[in-house]
Amino acid sequence: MDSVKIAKALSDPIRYRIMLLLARSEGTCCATNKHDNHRYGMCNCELMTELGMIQSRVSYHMKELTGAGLVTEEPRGKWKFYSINKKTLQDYLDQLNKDFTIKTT
Amino acid sequence: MDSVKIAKALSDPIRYRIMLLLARSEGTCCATNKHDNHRYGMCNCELMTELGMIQSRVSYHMKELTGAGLVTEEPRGKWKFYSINKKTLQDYLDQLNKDFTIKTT
DNA sequence: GTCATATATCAAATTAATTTGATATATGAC
DNA sequence: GTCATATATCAAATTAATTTGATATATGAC
Repeated sequence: MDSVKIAKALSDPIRYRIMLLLARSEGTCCATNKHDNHRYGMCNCELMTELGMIQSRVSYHMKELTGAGLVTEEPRGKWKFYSINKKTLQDYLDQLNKDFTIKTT
Repeated sequence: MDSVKIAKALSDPIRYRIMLLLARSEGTCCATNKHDNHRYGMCNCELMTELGMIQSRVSYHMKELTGAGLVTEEPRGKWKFYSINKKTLQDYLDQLNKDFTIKTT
């Protein structure tokens, strides 16, 4: 877990918005199995529509997010299903707390 | 408080290091008053020495950090005394918690 | 006032990040 | 196998961030 890398991933407004979309949406787009519908997440195609961006641009930003460990990707047939990795976010917050002793002001 | 702006401020390794230095160091460099010595913080000059960077480079990064509200600056005679603004950091963590409901995984 | 010192700001150069469009790869339907 | 579709990757163009060196501004010592 690299705090600087995570901060960089979160430092782009588009990527922050993608994180919000992932956090809020349910996996109804590319869910191939009915029993997976309750999982949170989205696929690339849905993000394209939602954000009004071309495919390669979405791919680029998703690579930044997955590279930082903020997002987990899972292949589902033709699709990549993305979901937030809360563990990494939690680790990031813990690290900030540790580095800057925020709680013990 | 703009989460993206704060993430951007923290996304540079130099600035993250400056934040660590500010968090850990006591204000012994440019403290003009004895009774201020117990405060945490540093001045530009001390950061230059510590980081081995030229003055304008330090100024640039400090402007990024103060602009994001992560660092508070206080003029002390010829010097600027910088200290961490833990309020902003706390707000940032709270926002991330809120946006991504990290605690309630 | 002059002088030395600390910081801010600017323009130019450099480097890094982002975007686009084209193409490659992979998968499922048939 | 072919075809359509979804995503990844690449090079080129563009944009943004960073660095440098020069200069401006401000302060305290005198």
